[in-house]
Amino acid sequence: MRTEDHDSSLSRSGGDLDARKAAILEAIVTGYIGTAQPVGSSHVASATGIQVSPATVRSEMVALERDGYLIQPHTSAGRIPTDKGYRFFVDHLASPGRLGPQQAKQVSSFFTQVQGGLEEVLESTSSLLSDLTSYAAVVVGPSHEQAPVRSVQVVGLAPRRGLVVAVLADGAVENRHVEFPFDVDDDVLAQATAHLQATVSGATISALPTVPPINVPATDDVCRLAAEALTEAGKLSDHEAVFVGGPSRLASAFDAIETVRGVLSILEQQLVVVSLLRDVLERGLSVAIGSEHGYEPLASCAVVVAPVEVNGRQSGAVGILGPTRMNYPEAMAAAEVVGRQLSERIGAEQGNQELNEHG
Amino acid sequence: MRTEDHDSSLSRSGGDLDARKAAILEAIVTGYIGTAQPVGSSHVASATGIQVSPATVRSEMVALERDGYLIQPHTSAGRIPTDKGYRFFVDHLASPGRLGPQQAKQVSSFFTQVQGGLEEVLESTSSLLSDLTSYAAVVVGPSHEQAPVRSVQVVGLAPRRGLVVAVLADGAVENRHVEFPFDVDDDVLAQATAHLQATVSGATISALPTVPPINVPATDDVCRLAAEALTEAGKLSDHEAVFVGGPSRLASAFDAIETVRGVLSILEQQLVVVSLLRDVLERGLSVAIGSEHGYEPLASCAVVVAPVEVNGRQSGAVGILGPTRMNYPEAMAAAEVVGRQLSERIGAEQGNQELNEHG
DNA sequence: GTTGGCACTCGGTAGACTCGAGTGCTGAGG
DNA sequence: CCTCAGCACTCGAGTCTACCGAGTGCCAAC
Repeated sequence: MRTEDHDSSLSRSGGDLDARKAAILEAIVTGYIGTAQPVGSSHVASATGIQVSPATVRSEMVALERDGYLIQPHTSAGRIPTDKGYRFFVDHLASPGRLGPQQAKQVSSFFTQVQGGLEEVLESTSSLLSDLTSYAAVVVGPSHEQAPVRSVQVVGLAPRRGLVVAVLADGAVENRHVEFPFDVDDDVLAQATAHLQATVSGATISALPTVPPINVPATDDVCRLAAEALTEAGKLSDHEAVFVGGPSRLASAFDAIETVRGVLSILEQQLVVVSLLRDVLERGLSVAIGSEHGYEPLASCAVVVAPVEVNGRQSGAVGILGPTRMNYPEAMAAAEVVGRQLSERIGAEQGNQELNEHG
Repeated sequence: MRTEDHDSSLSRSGGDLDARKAAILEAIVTGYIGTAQPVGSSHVASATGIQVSPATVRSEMVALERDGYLIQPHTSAGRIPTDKGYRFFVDHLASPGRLGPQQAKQVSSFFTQVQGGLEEVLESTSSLLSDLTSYAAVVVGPSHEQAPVRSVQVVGLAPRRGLVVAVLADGAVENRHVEFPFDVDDDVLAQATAHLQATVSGATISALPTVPPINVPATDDVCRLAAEALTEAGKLSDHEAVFVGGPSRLASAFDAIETVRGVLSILEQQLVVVSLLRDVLERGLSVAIGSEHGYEPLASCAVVVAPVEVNGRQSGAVGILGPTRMNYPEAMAAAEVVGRQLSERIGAEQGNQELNEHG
């Protein structure tokens, strides 16, 4: 109680800690990350480089606790870091973090070997990231809102049923069923396809131009219906593809089964996951710890995020979701490397043709 | 020990139990499903319709235990059903099981409202099934191996890069990137598209005919590459689409966190899930309990499966995965209804055009 | 075959106790 | 003023004991 009364601003110098306090905090964070046990003063005294006695460490620890970097689970236990403590660690203490040689090899061999469409790549990337870190991983694919339409085709499936297929410049394929109010033969479909193709090519799927009639009733109807279907598909596709890898690893990360339950159920809501990552990135962060992101069920989780950028434009993200006591340097390194490699990979598929597109 | 020595065939009449034993077993199964607590003789005596004393129930219970329907977690606890006990319950005791009016309404309103492509429908169906039952749900989509190709198109994305898009008669769209060793212009693409279309239409994607050359070098090369890519895509697509709904619900179903972990990690392996459902269906079962399916990590799970059939041909499945002490009647009813509705839904999209296809 | 009576078993809970890790404080020494 | 050894203290975790009660198996009587 007594300690709570003091405002933490008393002994802070703008959020920075002196070297020894920082070293102590670092020892506590790394110790707690490693053992999941509260860290005591004697352990800190022996683990940190500074040669001081446990008693001195203790007096520093009360200061760190007063300033909100540490808490004691109960009197006479060691300290564990608060979210603020982790934050300081991530911002000022964590060494840049490199992948181990084995992990680096795993990443590079993955990206040289992976094949298949965009979806497959994203999906297996999420598994890769989860394998690398032993935490759950999230990969959000690029939104197709901005990609211009490259080709449109209306395929007949039944006399009164068709499928509109649009290929976007980023290689994505959108498709949607259409129901015709009358029988449509192949000639009409071909004509409609040609007309649509001419009109719509180059526009983005979220802002399609209206298709001018060519005064052939059947064809015009088909074109109208197909355009409507495409618009519809475009609306749906602004919800980006989300892939979650290794959620089962979260089961081992927490001991309270209710926590696991809550976190998993968040991960099932793809929209929430997307906006979580987006929020974090928009705030210019690469890590969000505990309460920093606004999702209460994830209060005991930390998220490490890295953007996926194609042609300098952000178009997706990779993320790692683990307990707040996660291995931040490793996770940040993994997210950064995988995010970059994935950017290159997607860029290789799209980048060049974008230049041609407008050339 | 003593009881183990007897072969259970001693007092069985072909696996059937007399009416009273059956009633007792039923009371124990339903009791255990409801409370997760071992069920004692007095509870059975009061819960079952038969008017007998707990002592009589007890003597019946030792017989049931000797025959392998029940076990005692420890001396002087109540009994809980074995897998065999659940099996008998499912086969002979469970009343057919109807959905509650509210659930039935939920299902029908879902199927009238759901829209979007096949994938979206399957995905949200898995959520529906999970919501209905409070267990995890699995939906396996139809394989496209048998669907004939309806349309093929080669779209250029970059001078040396293209996308082969094939529309199958069941409305599925397969696509794959192709890399050309030389620049390809639109005329070549159009010619290749036309030639491919003529050759490949009507064949199944898993057994494409070879494309005869037309003696235009560039076009032939493009055709060959595109056909290869399609074959590749066909190989990949025999792994059907799998959607898992509500895995987080499993966290509440078991108390051992290790069990949760194991089950979740099985659910992440889509291939395993598919073959699990397939195995169960192939053995003509709708329920697999505990050790009946061969997957040890799922030993404490039961699976309820219902087929998805289009035109009388099985083309997918829905499943419910819960603890062995799950509510079988409800789960079976839910799986059955959802499976049937999903069949109709998919059939409505495909059935008619199949007739036209070969007509 | 059924049943009430009865001794018995054993898991679960609660209390008492110990152990030890870790603390906060104090006073001496730099 | 900082450091640190010494020390009393706190409190969680583990162990042991006793006890309760649900539930059993057995048996003698109906």
